[in-house]
Amino acid sequence: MAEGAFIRDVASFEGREVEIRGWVYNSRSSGRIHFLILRDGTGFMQAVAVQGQLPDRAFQAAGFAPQEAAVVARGLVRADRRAPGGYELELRDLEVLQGSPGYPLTLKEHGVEFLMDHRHLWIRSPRQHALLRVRAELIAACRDFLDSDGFTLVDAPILTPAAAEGTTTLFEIRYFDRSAYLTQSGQLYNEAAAMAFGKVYCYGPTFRAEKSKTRRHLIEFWMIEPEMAYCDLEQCLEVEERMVSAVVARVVERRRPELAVLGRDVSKLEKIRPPFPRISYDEAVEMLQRAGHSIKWGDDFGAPDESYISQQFDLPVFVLRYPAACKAFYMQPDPARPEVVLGADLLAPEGYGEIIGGGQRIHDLELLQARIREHGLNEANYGWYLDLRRYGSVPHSGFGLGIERTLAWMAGLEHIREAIPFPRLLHRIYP
RNA sequence: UCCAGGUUAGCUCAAUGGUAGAGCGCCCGGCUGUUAACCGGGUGGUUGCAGGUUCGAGUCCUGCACCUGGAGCCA
Repeated sequence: MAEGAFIRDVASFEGREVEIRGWVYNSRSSGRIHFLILRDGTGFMQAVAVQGQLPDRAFQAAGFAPQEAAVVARGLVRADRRAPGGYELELRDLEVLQGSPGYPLTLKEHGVEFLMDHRHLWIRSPRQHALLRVRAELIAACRDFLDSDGFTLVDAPILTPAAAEGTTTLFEIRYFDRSAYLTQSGQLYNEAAAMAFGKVYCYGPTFRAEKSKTRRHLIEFWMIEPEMAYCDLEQCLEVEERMVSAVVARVVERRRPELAVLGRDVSKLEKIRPPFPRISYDEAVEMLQRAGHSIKWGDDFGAPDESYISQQFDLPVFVLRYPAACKAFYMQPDPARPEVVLGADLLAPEGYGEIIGGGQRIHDLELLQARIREHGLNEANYGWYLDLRRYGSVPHSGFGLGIERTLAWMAGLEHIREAIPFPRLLHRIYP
């Protein structure tokens, strides 16, 4: 009786007979010898069917099994340097559970639209498989870092009664007999949680109904958002650079084979260590003006501006103290220069741009009320939020890290649409 | 919403205004070590849609739809 095994572990089964339950990734045949590349979710492995070494029924099946047929393969694990991966399965039996000819994704090139229409099948391919494994590692690394650093996970709601920030376009939905909105950030709820637990984070999807059509925008994307009570901007930045460095190091350590499949130059990631360089918004504007960008003090950065700044550094770079007018209403003004806020964006290197936005929040009740009015927001919607400034308000800070943008940088992607299993884009909500 | 490029076989792409093709897929056959296997044969088209110019349009013109890239907006 053959033992069940995963392809990931076959090296430890050398010389033994195992059963692999998976799918046919590709097959070749020379008549009396068939080669099947099997995949089982943990890896890819060549299986060889030699006439006479397995029942005729199974040998025939090996010759006819179409691409992506579900198969249960039993055989002897052998080291063989002719096999991709170094080990192969010498088949003793093969059962085809189900399959159909004409699998849409051949091993040749396909266009973006065709691949996106078949995203449900595309995620089976080696590159997408490697990428989504890196994504899983990235998320686990973020959570493990925070969990072991004294943070408590306190999830924020996805259905919200009003705009969190008032700046971006929200998806409006029916909530029984009234309107509600899909969350654009868990931050406001995080602030409540921080006053209850000290150091908290939330992890979940966020939704922006903006008609952005670029390689760095998704309509639905995932953010991890830490928030800390008794924390100023400086302390917040320190957490950010420690977290990003730890996460990069862990992905490089544990997902090196996947990064190799993706063709990522890992040496660039191995340089990511704190401290990260810091420039002020003022300096960034000067830098851009020297490079010929048409930007003046007070403007927010456009995509080419952000990209240029990030290309000037080998490490992620903090841009600090933006004009208050560019940022959300809750950002704490710099006491020394009230026209700028104690906030910072973190721009990933190699032109990838913003992966984190964050900073210190307003903790003074009257100032916050004034800002809500200045931004044309309805104070009635923020009653609970203002309560946080009435009952034990303290300086606090936090940030949000965009998972897909961070993954796009770490994996060296051309477009963010590959960084999430089923992307929602301006003109795409299928599959 | 704006700008640019594109739309030809299931897929990826060719085709001076003059007979619509290739590779892959799929089907049939061959091959006992293949590496996106290979070899032979077969299958496959309202050239995005609607008009127009022309003896003749995949090719030129107009409109529309859709795709891709970028901008703006934003993380």
